[in-house]
Parts: sequence; structure tokens; C-alpha cells
Amino acid sequence: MARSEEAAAWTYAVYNAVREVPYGKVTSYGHIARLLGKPECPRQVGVSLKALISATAQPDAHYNSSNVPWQRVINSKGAISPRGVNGARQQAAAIEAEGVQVTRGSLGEYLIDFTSYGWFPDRLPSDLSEDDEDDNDEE
DNA sequence: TCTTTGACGACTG
DNA sequence: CCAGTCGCCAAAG
Repeated sequence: MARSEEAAAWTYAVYNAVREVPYGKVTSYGHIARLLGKPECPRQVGVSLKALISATAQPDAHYNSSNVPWQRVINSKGAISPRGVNGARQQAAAIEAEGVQVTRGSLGEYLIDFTSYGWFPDRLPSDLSEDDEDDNDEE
């Protein structure tokens, strides 16, 4: 498959995986990458989420900022990635709205306690269903 | 067309 | 604990 198609497939896979993060829970870019079988590409997860279309621009898009819980993905340090004061603040507000406690670091970072809110399953719930077949080959 | 820059993260010194 | 390196690769300059 062509590179562009692979890129698109990866992006959709990221969106689908993020959709499985439960309400009120958070996970990391790296964990999403690991769940998708590409542990070396946490950065590409960020690239995909960055490309997520805003719900305001396209309310009916199959994937947009309102039907993909992008706010539940933070970095491995348990902090909302800086990227721009506005963006981080916006994400903090969105995740707090789900009841997740967000604290401020000494440098103004938004921190979330993985012990209380982390979601790090070994496999995606949607993949577990395929697992009840007797023989299947993983990816 | 080539170079830089990131919503990252594991590893090294 | 902090800083630098590397893998990855789509966008932006």
C-alpha cells in the first residue's frame, strides 16, 4: 500500500484506539503506539492527534475533536504536553470536565496522577474479542 | 528539494 | 536530576 494510504490507516488506527480510552481516564502517546504495534512511534501518535479536525469546523466528520477523546492522551511523565499555553490549558479544562484531577507543576505544567487516572491495558479491548478464536496470528 | 521542527519516549552520560 | 541522542515521519519553512 502506498505511503499516503499507510499514513491514513495509521491515523485512523490512532483515533480508534483513543476512542477506547474510558471516560475519566488518561493514557500516554507511547502507550497508544504500543497498543498499535509500533512502540517506536509515540511521536506519530501526536502527529495524528494534531491532525484531528475540530468539531467546530466539521461537526459531522467521522473523526473530529468531539467524537475522539484526544484530551485523554498525555505524555509519559503524566503531564499535558506543552505545545502552546492555550492548547495545554484547553486540554486541561476538557479532561477536568471528566472529573480528572489536574494539578500544576512548579513550571506551570498540568499534571495528572497516573496512579489514580491512568489506563494502560496490555491490549485494546476491541482486539480481545478476536482472541477467542482458537488460532489467530497477531500483527 | 532540502532542512527543521515537533501533541513522544527510551536510553546514555 | 538534567541534557543530549536517536528512531519515526508528516508538515512547515
